[in-house]
Amino acid sequence: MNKHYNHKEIEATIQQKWKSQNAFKAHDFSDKPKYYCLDMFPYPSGAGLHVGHPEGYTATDIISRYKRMKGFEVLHPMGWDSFGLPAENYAIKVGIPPAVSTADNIKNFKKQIQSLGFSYDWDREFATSSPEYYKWTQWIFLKLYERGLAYKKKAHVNWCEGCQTVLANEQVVDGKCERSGDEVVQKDLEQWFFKITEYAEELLTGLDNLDWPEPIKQMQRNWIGKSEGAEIDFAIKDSEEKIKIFTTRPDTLYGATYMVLAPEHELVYKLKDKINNFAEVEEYIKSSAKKSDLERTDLNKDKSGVKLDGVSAINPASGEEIPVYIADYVLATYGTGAIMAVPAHDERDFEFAKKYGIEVRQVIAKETGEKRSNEELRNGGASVVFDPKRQKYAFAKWNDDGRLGLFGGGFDKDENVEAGVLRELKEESGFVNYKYVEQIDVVYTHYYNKARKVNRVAKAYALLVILENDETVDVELEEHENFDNVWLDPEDVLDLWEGDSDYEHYIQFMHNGVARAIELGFDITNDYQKYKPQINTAPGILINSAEFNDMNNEEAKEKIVEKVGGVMKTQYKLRDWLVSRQRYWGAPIPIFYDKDKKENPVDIEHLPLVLPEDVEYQPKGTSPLGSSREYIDRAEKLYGDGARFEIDTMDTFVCSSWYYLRYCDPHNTEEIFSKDKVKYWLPADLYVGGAEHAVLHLLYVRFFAKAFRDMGLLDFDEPFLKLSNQGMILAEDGRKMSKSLGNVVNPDDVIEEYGADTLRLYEMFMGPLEDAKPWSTKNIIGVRRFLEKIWLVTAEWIDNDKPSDESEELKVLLHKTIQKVTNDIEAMKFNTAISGLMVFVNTLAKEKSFSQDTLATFLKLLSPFAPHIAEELWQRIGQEGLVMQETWPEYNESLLVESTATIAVQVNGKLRGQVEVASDSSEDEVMKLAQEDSNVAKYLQNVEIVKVVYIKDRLLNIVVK
RNA sequence: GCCGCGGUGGCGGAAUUGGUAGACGCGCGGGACUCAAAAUCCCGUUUGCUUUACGCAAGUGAGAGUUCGAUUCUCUCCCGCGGCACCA
Repeated sequence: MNKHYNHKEIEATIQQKWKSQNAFKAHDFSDKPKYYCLDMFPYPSGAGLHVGHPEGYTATDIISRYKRMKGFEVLHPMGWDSFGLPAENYAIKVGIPPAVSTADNIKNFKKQIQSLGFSYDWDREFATSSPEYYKWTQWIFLKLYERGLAYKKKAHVNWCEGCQTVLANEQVVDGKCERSGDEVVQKDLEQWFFKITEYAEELLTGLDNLDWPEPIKQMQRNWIGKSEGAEIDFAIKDSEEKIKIFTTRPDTLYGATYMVLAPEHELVYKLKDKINNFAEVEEYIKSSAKKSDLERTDLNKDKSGVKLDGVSAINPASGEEIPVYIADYVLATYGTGAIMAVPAHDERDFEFAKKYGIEVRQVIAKETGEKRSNEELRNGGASVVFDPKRQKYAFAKWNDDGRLGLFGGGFDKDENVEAGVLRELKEESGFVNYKYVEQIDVVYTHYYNKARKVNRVAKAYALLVILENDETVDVELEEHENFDNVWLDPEDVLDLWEGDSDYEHYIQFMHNGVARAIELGFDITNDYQKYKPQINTAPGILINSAEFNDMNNEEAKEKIVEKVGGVMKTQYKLRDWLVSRQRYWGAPIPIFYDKDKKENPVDIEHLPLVLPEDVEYQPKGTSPLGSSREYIDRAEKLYGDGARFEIDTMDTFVCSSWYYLRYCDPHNTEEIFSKDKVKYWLPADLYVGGAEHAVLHLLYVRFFAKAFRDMGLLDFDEPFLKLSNQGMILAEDGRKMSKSLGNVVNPDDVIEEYGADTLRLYEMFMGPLEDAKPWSTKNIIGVRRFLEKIWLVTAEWIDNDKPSDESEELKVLLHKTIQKVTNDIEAMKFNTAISGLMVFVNTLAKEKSFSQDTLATFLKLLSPFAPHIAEELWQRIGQEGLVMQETWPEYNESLLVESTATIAVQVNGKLRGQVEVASDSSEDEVMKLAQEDSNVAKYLQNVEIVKVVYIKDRLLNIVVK
């Protein structure tokens, strides 16, 4: 046999052989268990295949071939996501119609994909841009329309100037168009939407049971963005109108000191007559409308807003009047487009309130320590005392142990906060001349009082006090003797307190006290930037909240909502899917407008509503379909004079949201698919593709499945049980491969030089499927050598008249290899499976003599990875039929049981020697042998053995002293 | 800022119910074959130390902790990547 491995010849003949035997056909309703193994179908671009494509395709091909050999009926299809902008842009540039260039591209893609020897059932191939397919995409649109899940509305939408079309929220990345990178601006347009929000909850909960990568599930959860809260109405003073707000923190209602409407909020115009500064307000609305989403959501920018002069709202809990603002930090599209602002407990509101001088009122007190049983409540407080002369703060220093504290203590009965704190300050410090400024904080602390042996909860108030001079009087309390007054910079003290839970609330008091003192202009010399007022967004206990005081905030939520007549409500960030596109190369929306401009569904018998061809491709802000005379004539012919078809087309993601179903029944002209066939094949067992579709395709496709289920088309609602993401293949320089960087590797070149089997093997050997990995042309040689070695070993074996003597070790290794390759394929750890195959071949090459059976078994294991060479050698060694149709080998458990074990011997956890023993040896036997080992013995001299740890057949650790 | 993933030789990467770190491959060094080269084969290849051993020490981003024993578990921190980003 020729010792030269000629991949070109082999791969061509083997591919021909598979084709002539129709070896990859998937049989509907087979008796075998089914396995549906799906790739994300590609957009057939003019650039052709990229080395990233075959990575996922090879993975699914390995699984498909493996599952066939395991006795499954495998559906492994491929098709084309062929609507889309590049073909249209190409038409604009060179005038070739998208239908023509797309057909060429598909031809090229198919040839490239086929050259890799993937086991697709090509009889099921289709393209989404063919009328036979998009007929059913249009049919789905009509079904959704029937159920109210497709609707048209005027909305504030994303508009890409470069693409001259609207975009879905999912297609806007960092305020830019996901495709072209152009800035996305907001426009008010009438557009078609799919009501994905109807399924928000199901889309969220359905994730829990899916075997999908956790990051993808997390991204979908975030995108859906569920939050639970309440809707509450605020009356407007001297008006019939109300402001409805959504909040997740109804417990902070008593702290709402102003309200904000989104600039787009309809109430602004309704209240026009009451607003004294309407001109200013209107200008603000206009300026924020001009901003892109990117500008509006830039977190670094200052918050801005305008007060609606003359309008005030009534806080429904306290009854007090509060001002109303418009500000673009409130989004029109979330919740009700209006909020109650609670600056004390919300960072954004706080920032805004500071800028516009609005009251910050604390209503939640932080809670420290764990709540205990039978607590007695103690009211007390402490003072943050600033001495402007010294530019320092006053602290109490204990004489006995030098510890520092704030002046303060418990209040006497019937004493109010101010009186209590100031009395304590006076008693402890002796200061007589000071000025109380304001209350800065309240904290609840749970603790055990050792002296009295009771559980207590202390409600501690912090007061900011300014020292006028440091004159003191002697106070007769014995406590006084224990203190000195000291003046320090706060950081000296805070460092001491840091991490000590007893001082946690003092730290907070100091922060807030210092920050407030700076605000009031007392500090001038020191840089106290780090003393940011601490906005408490954490749970806690209500204060300043009338009858709800001292209540836990969670408990207070519902009670306060009830008191003010609000309703508990769940909100989602997810918004309806905007599907209109003002472009040509997509499925036409099957709607027409009659002469009165009333919308009507196109009758199903007129589907497919095919794309007109007499169009001007150049986009002018409206769909190119509008330029077709033929399209108008067609509408009038069907629906009378003045009738016009909708001229927008559908987002291509609509087409890809159901394609996986069509593979079950791709040529059906009567129905979208046969329910029985879908029932046989679905849900898909494995879906492989890139992670970039996490919140686009992978969310839409789940939505469609749920809607289809409700239409009675499906009896499941999660289309893909298991999802795997292939990682990106980077260029050799570690950057993304891109045409502009000139670092793109063309798979055709690799196949030409090394062969399809080498490319497949290399892409799988690079590393874990999910990881991003840099391409290395150098490393390809490794897997190529592996294939050459297989070829050579087989050739020599044949030329030596097939010597069949075989060592016991080789037999054992074969079965270990079967086990490893089987487990690794199941776990999709292809890189280590291949390394297992390499180890085996290295041994074969050394042994030179082995049975035909062993070699045949090895070729079976190899065949999913490198199917061409495996098939070729299968014939050459004289086996019947196709190796891909063989049964997957089983390993013999009894051969895997080792008769001896190598035990690592450690002394104090450090490896000192190894001993060979029979498997299952007892600790005593191993210990005896270990002590005989000279190196181990060295470490056992003059020491006492305190402990021995023995792990059977693995390790012995002798612990000595 | 928040969420998620990751950090192991010169390089890609192995190793998890905690048990001999560096499988497999690339590269590199040495040798064989050859007139020579390529290809191939053999030996070696974490670092350092001692003068070469069945040796010692250090070592999986940094630091601490739990343990007889930590790449694996816990905490703190640093770095990289991906996603989200005023969602009330």
